[in-house]
Amino acid sequence: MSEFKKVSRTENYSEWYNYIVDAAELAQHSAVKGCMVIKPYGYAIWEKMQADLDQRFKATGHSNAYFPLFIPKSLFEAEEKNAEGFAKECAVVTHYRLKSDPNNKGKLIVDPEAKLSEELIVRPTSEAIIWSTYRGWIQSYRDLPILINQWANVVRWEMRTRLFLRTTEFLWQEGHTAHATKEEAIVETKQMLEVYAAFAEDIMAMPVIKGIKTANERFAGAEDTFCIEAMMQDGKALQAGTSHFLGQNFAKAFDVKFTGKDGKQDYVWATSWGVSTRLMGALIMTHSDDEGLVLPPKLAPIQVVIVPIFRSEEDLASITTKVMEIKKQLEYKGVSVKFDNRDTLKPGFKFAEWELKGVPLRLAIGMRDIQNNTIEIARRDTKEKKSIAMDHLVEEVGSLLTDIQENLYQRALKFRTEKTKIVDSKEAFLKVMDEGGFALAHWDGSSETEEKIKEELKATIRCIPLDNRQEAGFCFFTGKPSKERVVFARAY
RNA sequence: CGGGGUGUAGCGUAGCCCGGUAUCGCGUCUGCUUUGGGAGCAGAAGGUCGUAGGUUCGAAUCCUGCCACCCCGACCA
Repeated sequence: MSEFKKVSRTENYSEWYNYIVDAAELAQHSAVKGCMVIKPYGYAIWEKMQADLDQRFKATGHSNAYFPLFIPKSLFEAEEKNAEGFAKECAVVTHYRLKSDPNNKGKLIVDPEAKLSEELIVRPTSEAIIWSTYRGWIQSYRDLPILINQWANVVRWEMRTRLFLRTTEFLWQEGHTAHATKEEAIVETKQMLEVYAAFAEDIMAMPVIKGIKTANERFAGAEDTFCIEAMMQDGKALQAGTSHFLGQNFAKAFDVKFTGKDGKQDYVWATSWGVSTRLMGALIMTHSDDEGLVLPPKLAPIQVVIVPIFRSEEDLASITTKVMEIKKQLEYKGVSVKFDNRDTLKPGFKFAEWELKGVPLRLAIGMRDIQNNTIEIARRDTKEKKSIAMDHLVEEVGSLLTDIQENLYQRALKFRTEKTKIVDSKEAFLKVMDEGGFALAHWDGSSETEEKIKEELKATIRCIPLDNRQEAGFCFFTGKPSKERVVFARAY
């Protein structure tokens, strides 16, 4: 943050991204490979996301619970597809004790005598441990549905990591529900997708496409995977949340049956759904600019920062009196306010710093304002600055915060709309991919074609949009008939 | 896991080819002057040169192993 180096989004997008994460003090690399330290300011944003999502989960009837970090290998392997899908990225605990190295003073070695009889898998996702537990909870249709969410950390040993977007350990929530009927489980799956979409759009100000994944992109162990897909400012896609209809796969794997009203036994129907700290990456890449982070008011830990402009201590004292009054009024209205009264930094420095941190509104107040009963108000999203009468401040702040929230959404939507192209040829397709953006193209529906497109054109089907318009056409790649267009993009 | 690159004070760096105990900027600390868009002057502190070995009278510099990180692929939320 000491450096005034500026990195341009257009010149080098990933360098810019790293710069924002670092400069806005959101997170940093840790002493552990692939794992990040989420710094207080970054964590405050995550906490606001959590708080809003948590309330939405509860409003739809879910309760929070907590299941273990470790999963015995025998449970983990029970659902074959799920196990296979995650096997190559699992951290495994094999021992439970260390001891002093007899050959190397002050060093420790794994005690070979403390080998576990059964290895423990550090959860990459919790279906296995949860469904092994649900077996004991469910006997009758009266025990259903089970609607549980857990806030947790998971570990996926990825080859290449990036702060927030893909780290070895990450924070998330995972909902795991059990239902008596297929229909009810599907309704749940779709409902949670709607919850995610509403959160993304209303709170993150990030437009998303709701859709369904193709078989290739489906969650390991799911019958269907629904997702929300967002477009980042480089035109690449980011999967922002998923909701899975798991069918009876886990119920069968863990033998979870219930007796229905009719006295007959059947396997339970399942869903799972999750969003992660990856949303932090999505938030950054959707709104921020070359000046730094840009936060939607609904997620900003500090919504309004007040910078005093003073020459003497007496000036600061009288400004402070006024500021305290303003702060109280704004806080009464539910606005979070920070008074930056550090006396060792010049106003210009503070302006730049708070812009870097994405604070939506900045107020500047000096002796001139005190005399004129005015105050300067500057918005982060458009950089507009104006002097207003002090008497109108509270309502002005309220309406500007609302306006910024809306403007960020509209700006992102406009960007996505402009970068989404209807494509009917390989050439046009490649052009869109190279420029960055979504291509709406016909696809013949086969996994083989999808695979070939991925290899040759480096793009994947992000989703088949829900309520997609049916339109006869021909696959842009194979020429075979197709009944609808799907969303293609290069993805994170 | 493949290709490329980097590691020197809190951060960013020079020095490395051609071995002689480390340069500069930012930040930090003290003092004074400043404060409506990233302050100025003066002084000060701060470094096992990623790590472990090796060569040498002497290693940031040469050699070997290891580790970490970044970028590009493959894999993935």
